[in-house]
Amino acid sequence: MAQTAVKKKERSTLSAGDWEQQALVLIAEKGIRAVAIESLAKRMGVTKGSFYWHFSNRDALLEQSLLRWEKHDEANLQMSLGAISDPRDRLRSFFRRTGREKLTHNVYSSLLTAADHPMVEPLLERVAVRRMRHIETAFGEIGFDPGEASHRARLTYSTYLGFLQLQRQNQAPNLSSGEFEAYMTHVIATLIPGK
Amino acid sequence: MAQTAVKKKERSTLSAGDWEQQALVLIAEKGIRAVAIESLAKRMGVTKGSFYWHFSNRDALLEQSLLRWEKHDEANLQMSLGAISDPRDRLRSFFRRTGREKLTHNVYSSLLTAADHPMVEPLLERVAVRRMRHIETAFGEIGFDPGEASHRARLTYSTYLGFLQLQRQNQAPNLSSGEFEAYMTHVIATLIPGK
DNA sequence: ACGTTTCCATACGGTTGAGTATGGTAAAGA
DNA sequence: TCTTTACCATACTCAACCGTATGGAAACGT
Repeated sequence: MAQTAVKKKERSTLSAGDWEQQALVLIAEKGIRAVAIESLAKRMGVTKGSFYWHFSNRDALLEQSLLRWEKHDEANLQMSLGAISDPRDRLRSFFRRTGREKLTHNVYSSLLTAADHPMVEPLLERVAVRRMRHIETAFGEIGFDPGEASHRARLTYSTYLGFLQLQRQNQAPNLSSGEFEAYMTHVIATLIPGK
Repeated sequence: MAQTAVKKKERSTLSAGDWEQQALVLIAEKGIRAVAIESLAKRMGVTKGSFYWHFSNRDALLEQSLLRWEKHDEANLQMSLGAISDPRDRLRSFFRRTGREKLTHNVYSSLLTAADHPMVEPLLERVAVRRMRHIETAFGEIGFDPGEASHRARLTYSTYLGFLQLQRQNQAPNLSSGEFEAYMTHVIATLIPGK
């Protein structure tokens, strides 16, 4: 799932979902403001005429695309973290998740650079709250009292956000390098005490 | 300093520096792509004609503005952190600096959302490296060995970047609240062990 | 006093990208 | 077979910007 649109190249007709999916690919690659409908249409092998049959305007496309992404991200969070019982492992998994689920992840990274956008802002807020709550719960299960768990969750999520930022500036260790593993070990040891 | 241009409203003529300064204000407020020269001119009470006398084009303005900001930021780093002898206090000061120097700080926050811009990218890289080196040095003085200090510096700076991101999403505790102080205490205690 | 800079206004041309108007074609029902 | 309906192409308009061309006015040197 992530190439529902790309692979169906022999489809005679396009669906709104195909547009949304390709829009997300474009967002992941070049950011939200690169979503120009003419270039997007070219990418899909059609022209504007097609687009405006499926959507009323550009904002409508963005709204649906972002909604689609949010749902996918939410389900993803449940699957990859909800299944892990040990809270420490759950947190470790959260950090390492940076490398997998490339598209979903790159979209988020791109969206962070458009936090001023009126549609992106509330979305990022919801996602951040949702994720931090997950982390906070894990810290609570580990044994921290509510206040401490809250602070630690915020710190942990900040670290994650900062890492994404450095990554986009090529200032973070490569995910497949040993340097990355060493750094991860350090981060986890610092943020997840005990054990 | 930050309103050299704004306050000189009775100046009969404008300087290139005035334009650079106002550009930075605009960047801080609405991001770098909001720097449209016609709207900027309107803001300064003149028209495009004036602008193109001082600068050859838009990029020239951005280049000078960002250079001005970088110098200011560098000097700022030296002053506020270089003067503090105790490395622990130096690190604490680095975090608390988030609240002061509003303009310089907001510019940085805005620039983070434009890391894809060909001019912003190398700038952010230089700034990040410079700041992380400061932090790394401090950790070295505290007593960590080189590798450990490097990791810890990256983690610390990531935390800082993440905090900025949350702040822009109104997801961080207000700087003037007690909640902020409590969180800061937690962050410092976690990232700066000992003492 | 007069020409020369310095600084700015006005008017124009060019590009990009959003959105509209309208018509064409293939497939699907009647 | 004939007509809808779904889907898309083509050809516009419109607005926002960048950049240029050119002329005007105050200030300054000499």
